Amino acid sequence: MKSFRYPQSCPVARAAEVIGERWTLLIIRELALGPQRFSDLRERLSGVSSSVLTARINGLLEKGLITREQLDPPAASTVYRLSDSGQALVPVLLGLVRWGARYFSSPHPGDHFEPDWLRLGLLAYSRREATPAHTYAIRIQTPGKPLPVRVAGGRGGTTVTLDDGPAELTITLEPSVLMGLVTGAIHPSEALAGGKLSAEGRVEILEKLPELFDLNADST
Amino acid sequence: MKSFRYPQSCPVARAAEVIGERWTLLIIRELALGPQRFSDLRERLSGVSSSVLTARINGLLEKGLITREQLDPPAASTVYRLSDSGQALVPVLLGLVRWGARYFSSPHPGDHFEPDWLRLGLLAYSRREATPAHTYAIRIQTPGKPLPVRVAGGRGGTTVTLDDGPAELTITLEPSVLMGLVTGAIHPSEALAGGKLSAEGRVEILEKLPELFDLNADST
DNA sequence: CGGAATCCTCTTCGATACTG
DNA sequence: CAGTATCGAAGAGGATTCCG
Repeated sequence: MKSFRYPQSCPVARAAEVIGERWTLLIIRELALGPQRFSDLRERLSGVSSSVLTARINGLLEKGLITREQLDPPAASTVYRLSDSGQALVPVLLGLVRWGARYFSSPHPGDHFEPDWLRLGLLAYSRREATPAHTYAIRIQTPGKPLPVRVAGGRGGTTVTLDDGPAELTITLEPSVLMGLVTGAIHPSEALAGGKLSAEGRVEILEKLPELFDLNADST
Repeated sequence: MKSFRYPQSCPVARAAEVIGERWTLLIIRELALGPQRFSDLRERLSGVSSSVLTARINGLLEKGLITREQLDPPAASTVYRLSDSGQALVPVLLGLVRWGARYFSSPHPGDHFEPDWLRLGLLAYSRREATPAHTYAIRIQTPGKPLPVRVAGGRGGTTVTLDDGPAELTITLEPSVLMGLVTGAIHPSEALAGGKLSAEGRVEILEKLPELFDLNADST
């Protein structure tokens, strides 16, 4: 159970030891979206072997980035959750989403896709300054299961959470179009006209999105 | 020359493919501090083998994160430099510095240490909002070679650059103490009194540091 | 479901040596 | 200086099996 170590006294080396192991960053991505069970993780990581997943989980437990938790009966089950130290990595993860978004336009056929991952995309471009205090319940239909979210403005910035309630707006689009809308690269009217986007319900909400999302200037 | 690929359509997976390879993140760290030659890199990466370094460099060239450049004679030499795409990773790198800083307090004896790396520490906590427009030339003495920097405030925030000119202030301290000063965890007077820090020159500059540096709230 | 243990294979690493 | 070539050793990964 000894893991690799760079013999350097530098925080980047420490970080690289943690997130540099194969699959680890994706485990953190999953848990950033909420607590998960072993089998959930395994499915969402596109077939990582159970032995490798076990090794990674144990490594993360050891390093204190995640915790193991026994749910009470009757839901008796084990779930993993990010610890404070693991949560502290979420801003970095969102930075990686913004960086990795440049590859979004060249998808690879046959790749596994979970609509849930789009929540990270939304979070990555959420404004962090105060935003208008409105809440929108939006149902996002991409290829795959629908993703019902609640997008809310507030003094602390924009928040994005899962929300099973009734949706005010339902949009159907490709993931890349959603990211385009959120980063401002695509204007809603364009997308509607071009057939890239279909919307049902309070369509005017689309025009409000720029208030809530931003290119989120990663200065230097 | 085929590299690993996660079969997932997610920006995090793309990012993990790049920075998840061993040594890669450290190569980016080095080039974030300035262009370097092959041999420089090799020395600063604590003995990575030349074959592995070659493989990583080629991978990064292929993915467009770095460029190769022939310097004009008489300095005839090859250097590597971050491309725009590589530069775009610097904010993430600084996020990792802030995250990895939690391990700074438990150093490992015998580890390689380059004072130059402290520049990343300073950058990681530099304020990004406008700061008072003063410039300080500080010579930082840690175990190893001195690090002469120019720390400057301005409308665009704080900048930190190398500066070989005459220093207004010379401080001698351990890396962890420097980070403590910059994050506000340690107050200069404390450090001076405790013998953790010795200063020569315009000592009052120490009191100005909080204007320039910050814990740089990584909210969520 | 939630893993631990085994086995076997395929890479990768590091060391060394060599070249333009 | 800036790599390439080779080689043996070590390790990581996948598949499978089994157990509480």
